[in-house]
Amino acid sequence: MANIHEVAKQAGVSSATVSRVLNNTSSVTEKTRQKVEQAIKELNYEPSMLGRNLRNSESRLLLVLIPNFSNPYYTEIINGIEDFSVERGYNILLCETDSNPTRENTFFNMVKNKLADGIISMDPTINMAKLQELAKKHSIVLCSEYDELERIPYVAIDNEAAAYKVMKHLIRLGHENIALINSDEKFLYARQRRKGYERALKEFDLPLRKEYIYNTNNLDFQGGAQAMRKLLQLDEIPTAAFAVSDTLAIGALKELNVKGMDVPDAFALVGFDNISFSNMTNPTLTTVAQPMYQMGIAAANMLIDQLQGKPVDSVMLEHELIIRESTLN
Amino acid sequence: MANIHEVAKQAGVSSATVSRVLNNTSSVTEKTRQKVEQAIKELNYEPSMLGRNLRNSESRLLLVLIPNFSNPYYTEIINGIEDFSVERGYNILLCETDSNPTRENTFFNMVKNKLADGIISMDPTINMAKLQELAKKHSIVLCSEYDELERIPYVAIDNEAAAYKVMKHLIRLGHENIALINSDEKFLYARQRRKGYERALKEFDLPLRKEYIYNTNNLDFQGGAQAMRKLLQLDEIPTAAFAVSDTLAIGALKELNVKGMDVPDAFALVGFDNISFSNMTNPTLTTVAQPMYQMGIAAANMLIDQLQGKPVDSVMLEHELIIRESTLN
DNA sequence: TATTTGTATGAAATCGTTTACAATTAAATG
DNA sequence: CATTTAATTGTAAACGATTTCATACAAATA
Repeated sequence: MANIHEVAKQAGVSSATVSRVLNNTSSVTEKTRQKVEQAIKELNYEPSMLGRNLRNSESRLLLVLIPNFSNPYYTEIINGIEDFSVERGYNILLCETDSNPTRENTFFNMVKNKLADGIISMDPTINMAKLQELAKKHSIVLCSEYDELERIPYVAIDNEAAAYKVMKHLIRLGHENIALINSDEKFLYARQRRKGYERALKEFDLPLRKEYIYNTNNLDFQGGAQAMRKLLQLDEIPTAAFAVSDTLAIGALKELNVKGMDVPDAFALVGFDNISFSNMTNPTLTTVAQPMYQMGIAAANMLIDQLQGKPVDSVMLEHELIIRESTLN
Repeated sequence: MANIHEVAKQAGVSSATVSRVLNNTSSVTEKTRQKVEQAIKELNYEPSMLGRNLRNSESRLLLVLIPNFSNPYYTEIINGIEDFSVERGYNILLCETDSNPTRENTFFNMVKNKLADGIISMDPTINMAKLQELAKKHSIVLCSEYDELERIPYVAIDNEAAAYKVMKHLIRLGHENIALINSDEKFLYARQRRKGYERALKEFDLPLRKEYIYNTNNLDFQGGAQAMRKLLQLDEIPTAAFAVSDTLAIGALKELNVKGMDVPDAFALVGFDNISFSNMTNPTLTTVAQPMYQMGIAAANMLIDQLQGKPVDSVMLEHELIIRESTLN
């Protein structure tokens, strides 16, 4: 309620001095510092961020764009972003785009409006052209999904290598008919994972069968279940599948359970992301772990560095194949 | 980049007039309006929220407090809050407290600092005393968990009735030895659900057995698995269990699977919350659905009304028992 | 035409900070 | 003691909007 001038009056100093005490930006006598701190306590003063932000023309707010809250894939990344940002005195605003251009525009406007300082986008459906445009004047970092043109710095993993590793694992277990449950290939990661899938087939002299590749635009459980339903209707049913996300894999697993197919004996299954549920299914799910938390840290670090005018470079982090029951023996 | 004065200059009017055009707060000649709009376009002007917020002394930012991002329970509620708030021109800041008092303080300070206008708290571990204190000067709404003293308005469901309904369902299926996997009873909802559990037992003349009540302070899958492990070690193993959250129930289910107990034939299981995963487990999980989205809407509505000086009343919404495979026949 | 009414606009204060610059005081030097 | 130097503090101008109040002008009335 009280403002800086009242505090100054109470302490018998100028508002400039109070400000100096608040930010210890230049030296202040111990005696005056005490007077000021006393006054602050007496008046129960809390500096207004509104005034400060206007003066400094920054909001210390970072936007984190995700397609929707309910996707557990993002949670650990967000934790990383949050921890790092808070550490540096920034807050994050989680923005659900719902892949809706209007929504997206709202968020872009927030940074134009100075309501937010920068953006970390994890939304693969985002309008890259507009984002590039925004990036000319504002700080932006891509996380997980990125732009091949590479004007905007990003943090990601090597999707192709990860997919290749998954396939190699399945092939070594003796599988020759391996399906790919992929998302829409308008997404870069989808194209990259498919590349890894195909490279492995080629290297091990296995045929590439078009009917074993299923692209879904529904990335939730239902999408996975539906994909598996289709695969199980094929003349020659595959003996294994690689789903590009755990949610898809869990949906597929549900369908396999329904159809009475034993996993892993009759059918092996691999997911991607290592969401916490992947260790709770029956059987537990083999999956690829991305260093989520680290990715979050890195993205936040890059964005804040960028805001402070430091040069930043894109980074590629390591992934790990986690073998569980769904691909045992 | 351009500010309101430059626009005014460009249009040959005063900044007051530009502001009037921006907010159409009082009448402006069609001719001047056109001039102004033209200038806005030419200069690519976007009004600064920082200036506006300072002047209006509001941030149009609402804080939503949750214990942690990874709990899927909250997602639908958040969607409701988000949708309603955005509709009314507010943004929401998702705040993960991690049940950490320091974090909590940071968020409280944000509203004292005018960086946020109000709070919707869904964190059962929150410091109620401090929150009450804050509520004297600021707008606050509780969602899902609330305070019996009832100074702060809340939106919730009738937990006791819901628990009672679950128990009645299990008892009708012929179960007599029913365990309760509860969370820590320092939480109001935990006490209320236990009350419902006990009332049902009493009404159906079943004994209340202390060893059938397991309190966990670990609300994730692990907590549920551990609880079930303990229950399966009892001399007289229960034939059914009611877990106060789906995550607990899914952990318990995992443990039952591991031990080779068939669900529902050897053991019936009920959860709470109807998170999306509850329909993907094998078998699918009987659970209690809260009107999550509606709760979010209601909470946001109450908070914004409060901010605008309108009087608000607490509300109690309806729940629903969703019967699935885990309690079939 | 003189007067009243109403509408459209502008000048300037305001919101609460920070900070460049000026001014004061204290300490150090010759 | 006079003078230079350094350390503290104060004054006042930003930051970018909104809004009260006053004023100018047009239209309506007598």
